[in-house]
Amino acid sequence: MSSTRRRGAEDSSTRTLLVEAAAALLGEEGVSGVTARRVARKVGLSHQIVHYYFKSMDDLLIAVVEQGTARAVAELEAAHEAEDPLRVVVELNSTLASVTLSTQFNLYAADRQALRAAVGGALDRFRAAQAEVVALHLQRAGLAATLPPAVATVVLTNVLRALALERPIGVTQGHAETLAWLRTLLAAPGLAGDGAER
Amino acid sequence: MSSTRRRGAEDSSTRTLLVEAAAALLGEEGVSGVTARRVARKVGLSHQIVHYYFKSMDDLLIAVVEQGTARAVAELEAAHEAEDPLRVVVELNSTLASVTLSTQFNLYAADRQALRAAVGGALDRFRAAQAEVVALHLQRAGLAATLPPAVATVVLTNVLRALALERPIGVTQGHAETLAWLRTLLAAPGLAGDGAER
DNA sequence: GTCTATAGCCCGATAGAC
DNA sequence: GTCTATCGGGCTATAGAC
Repeated sequence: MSSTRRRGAEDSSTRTLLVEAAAALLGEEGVSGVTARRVARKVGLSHQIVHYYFKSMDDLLIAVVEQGTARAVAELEAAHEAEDPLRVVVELNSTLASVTLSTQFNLYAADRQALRAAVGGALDRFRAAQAEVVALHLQRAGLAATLPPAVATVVLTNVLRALALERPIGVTQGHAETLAWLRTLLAAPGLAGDGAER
Repeated sequence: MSSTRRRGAEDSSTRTLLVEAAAALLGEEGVSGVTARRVARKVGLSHQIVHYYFKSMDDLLIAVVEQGTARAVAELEAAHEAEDPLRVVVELNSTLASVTLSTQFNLYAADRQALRAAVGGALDRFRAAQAEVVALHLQRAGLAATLPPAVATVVLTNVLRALALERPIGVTQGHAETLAWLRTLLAAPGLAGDGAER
């Protein structure tokens, strides 16, 4: 609240475009690729526009976290009405772009006070929303008593995420067997890891 | 082979110091924190020394990968004679520094042709060495027929890695239950996730 | 083996014009 | 709301002296 500098509104459409461009860059180039100049170039404006909407680059990154988490949580809530709710969880943790993005944030936030709370809170909300969907699936499959939903969520999501990250660098050792094992464990015959099976 | 520039020997002690300094920086600051200037400052030399030993910064990173992988594989081979071989696998995948390091490499290498082969190959060797230790443990526990070693390796290492990364940003949802479940699955009563239990 | 000097680039952030 | 101008800085990499 100390700076007198002007700042753009949160509901500006340009602001939303900047956040989307930043998310894309983050997936393509990593955190160090998200520069004011590159983000602005992606939306066809000059680089100072980023500082008009965001006090710092970290603030821009926080906006990316919030926007992405909100979208993912909304998808998970919609999944409650779907025929195969687990499918949304599997996709969210097998799509390279989203897995890369959240992993970048996890690593980057670990020693950045400004981001840690935002990223940690977002991951908590994301996990809780996923756990609800997993619990719903396990109940329908009659496995709720055998496998605690919290465990199933942590194991399923993190194993899928790891496979999604390894695949692009050419590592697939044990992937097929692990996916088969997950299908049995979770009684989810349709579970696919977004690569080997497609 | 086209450049005529002088380059230092691979067995130079300064070179080894530079690689160690780079590894430390990588864990502390991420890939973008590994600059020639910072690495050189850590060992008390001027920044141009880095370019004397490494043709490019990517070459320095590759050296970090090779040096770290060689050390980890040696530890795993030594574990074959240990009383509790699985313990080494658990530690390698629960220590924040090493998990952070390898995850940084995985992300960074995905769209860097120069690094992809080096990182992918290193991860393949690392996984194979871990799988041997896990197989040994499962045989001793009489579980070799129930749980394929390749599956146990992928699941155990990647779940532990995920927990190690989440903990520093304050996320522990489901961790204790998941560790308990892993202990049962693998018949490894001593398995601890390096945080919650210590 | 390590240094100084230097070229040429990208960066975040601010002030102030339009 | 977006621009131009500008500040002060960090970066990789090379050439050549010592």
